[in-house]
Amino acid sequence: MASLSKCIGMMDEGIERTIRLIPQLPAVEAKLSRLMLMVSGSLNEELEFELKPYKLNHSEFLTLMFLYSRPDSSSTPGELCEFTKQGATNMTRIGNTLVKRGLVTRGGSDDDRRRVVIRITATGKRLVLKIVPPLFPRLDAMFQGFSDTDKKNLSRLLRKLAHNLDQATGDSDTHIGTMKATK
Amino acid sequence: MASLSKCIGMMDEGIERTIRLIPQLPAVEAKLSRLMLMVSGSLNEELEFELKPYKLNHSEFLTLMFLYSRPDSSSTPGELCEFTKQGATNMTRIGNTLVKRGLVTRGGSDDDRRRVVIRITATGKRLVLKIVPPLFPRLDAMFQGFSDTDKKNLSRLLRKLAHNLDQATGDSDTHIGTMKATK
DNA sequence: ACCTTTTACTTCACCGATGAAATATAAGCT
DNA sequence: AGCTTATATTTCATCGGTGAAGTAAAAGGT
Repeated sequence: MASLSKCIGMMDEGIERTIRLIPQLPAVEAKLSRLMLMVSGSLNEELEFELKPYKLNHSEFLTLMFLYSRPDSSSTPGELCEFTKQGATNMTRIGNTLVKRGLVTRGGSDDDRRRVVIRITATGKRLVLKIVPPLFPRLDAMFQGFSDTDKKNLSRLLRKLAHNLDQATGDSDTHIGTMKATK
Repeated sequence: MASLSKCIGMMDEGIERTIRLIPQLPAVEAKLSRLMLMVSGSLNEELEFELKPYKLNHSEFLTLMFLYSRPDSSSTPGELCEFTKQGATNMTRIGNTLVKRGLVTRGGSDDDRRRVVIRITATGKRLVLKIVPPLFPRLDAMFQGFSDTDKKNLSRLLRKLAHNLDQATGDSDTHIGTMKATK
């Protein structure tokens, strides 16, 4: 199994070779976006692996974490979709799964009968408290060797990139539908 | 539809609130990894959108690009899996789809009959040359406002993160199976 | 030379996600 | 008050991905 660094090396070579065939290719930007996708793919992989013993996937975990962090421990499918970049269809499915396990409850909304209120249960909160602390050492290890300045820079650059991604999406919101993110 | 920046704001707030409940949470690192996942989710989304008119998904496109960049325009499913972090099962399916469209051919290997050689066709190359140039303006726009130093720093930090991710994976390769990445 | 182990890829059944359509409800307009 | 449009969520059929098992071939050991 190739390491991520090896894959990145292959990507670098591939883009160098592609420039000879397509000279206008913005190589630096192409490499950066590929890097982003590759690194976050591995991050996602790690997280899915850590969650496996609890029989949760990334989307389910993210949903639980979002509910856990809310002042009243609840949200709606619509809001959850906005935050997690999931489609409504999938949020229904995720909700069903979490309800079935007793990790959340699904109820009506007093002020809008179209809305569903999803609330994390005591069981769900206990699961969160069980899952999260063991993730800390890996999280620390991921950023081993990063100075505070490095972390600040990474944060600034990623937020700037996010801003630019919003810009384009805003410009041409003809393709805004249910935009999805890899979790 | 919430903007990425709004989602990031919600994530920031969520992590700030979660710290009150779990004080040991490494907030900076948690935010950084969340940011990585969120930004690359949007990147992926953009790319999938750009590819849709050509009836290709990200994995298919990546496979074509890899083959296009090779000196002899070919590879094997095994090597493609290593580079794209796909499973062998899925690479068979991707290969089938691309063969069916006449974008690649599938043949035997002279030196190892277990191996399959996948080669991009002239049709496939034409498709690549049709798809790629229109991606450049968006690629440039994504990094609008990034200085050369910014780009170098982002590259350095992402590669360092990749190195750290390899470290942990190497340490405990008990979970190395077919590790997959979000494309 | 033969047997065992490993490797490369494919098939099968299933999982997590999607877009389109349907249903119920609220908002807006006249 | 009634009709139209928009919103929130669910259902349905399908897509892209997975792990386990199977098949064929190569490598390694004796």
